[in-house]
Amino acid sequence: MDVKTLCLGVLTEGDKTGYEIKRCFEDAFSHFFVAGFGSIYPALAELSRRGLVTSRSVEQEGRPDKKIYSITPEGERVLGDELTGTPPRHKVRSEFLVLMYFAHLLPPERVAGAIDQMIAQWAPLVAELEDCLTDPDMAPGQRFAAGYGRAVLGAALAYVRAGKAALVAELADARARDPVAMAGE
Amino acid sequence: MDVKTLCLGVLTEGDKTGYEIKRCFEDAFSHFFVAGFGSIYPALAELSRRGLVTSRSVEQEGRPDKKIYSITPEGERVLGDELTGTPPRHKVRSEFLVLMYFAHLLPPERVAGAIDQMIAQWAPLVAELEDCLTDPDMAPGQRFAAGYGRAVLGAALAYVRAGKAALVAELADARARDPVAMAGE
DNA sequence: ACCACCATGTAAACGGTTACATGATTAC
DNA sequence: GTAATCATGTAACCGTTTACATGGTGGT
Repeated sequence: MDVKTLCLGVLTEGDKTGYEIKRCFEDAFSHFFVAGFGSIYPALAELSRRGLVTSRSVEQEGRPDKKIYSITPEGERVLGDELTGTPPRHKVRSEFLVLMYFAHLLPPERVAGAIDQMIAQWAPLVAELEDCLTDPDMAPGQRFAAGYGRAVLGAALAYVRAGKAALVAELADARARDPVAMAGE
Repeated sequence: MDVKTLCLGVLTEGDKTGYEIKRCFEDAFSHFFVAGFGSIYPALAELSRRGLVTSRSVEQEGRPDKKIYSITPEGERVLGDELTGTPPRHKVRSEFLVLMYFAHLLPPERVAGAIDQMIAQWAPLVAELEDCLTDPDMAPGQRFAAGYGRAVLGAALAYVRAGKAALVAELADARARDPVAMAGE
């Protein structure tokens, strides 16, 4: 399962341009799937080549022509197969947690700063998900995915907020007791 | 930050072979960083080429020679720079949540099955993290990272366990009311 | 019998990120 | 003036995954 599958997926909700698909990704999937233009446009071109989507161009002034994509019946079939056949993976790749794991090798301010950055990133996301869960027109699965984000990011946020002070204090303490071990940073 | 950085990181805790490094990754990072032999061995070779680690070979019977790697002072410096200079990213890529998002396009049993698979994957991980948090010899940052895993995976587990039945019921209900819209799956 | 563990590596394929190229409009 | 929004695309680069290759030991 890759960006192509996601593109087919959002096109089941209606025709869209590549640009709109990206906004769609940002609105709905940002907490579990990220894709930039550099992967969306080539994905759409490939889907088109395979006959899983069609596109019609709309002329515009002062901009490149808009290309509105639609999913084909064959595309719907392939999407169904992909969704049914792919094992449900769930991967986290966190350089933030790597940083935390090796916190004893870093200046405590750096550790505190990294935590603050994560809080700044997660807090608005949780708020947005909370907001979007008030919408009554969501499909059950969409609500489930958004609810997951709220629950899990909420827990992450609460955990780092609660643990930050103690961690930074412990690190500073360890430094004060054994400053030689940190030489050369 | 990539597998090379992580290798340097675990080598600060003592000399290790590539094989041991992988076990180390599995024990300590499995909930936020995954790496296979296919990325660890080339990473070690590259670090060696750059003089950030050294290795000595130990002959063995019936197996390839063991290569024990040690981090060099230069390697420690580069590790520090990398850790200090990298922005703390945190990425989730969840095909499981994609599946949930498009649940209405799938047979409800498939959705239930996917949830069960995630529970089967997360439950032992949470137990393991819980267990490892009882170890008093962990560095504060390591405890923080493990605690994060327990809190967040625990929340994920609780969320999917609590929401599974309702989601599956809603999906089955929607199918019963409008079976035509799901034709062709 | 078969699988897991130990132990190292290579090579191709795959997919995603980043940077580049273009450019008008609108809001702060 | 500066940045964001709309709108598409290419190409080089990077890193990971997967499959292959080899093979003895110990447990169920």
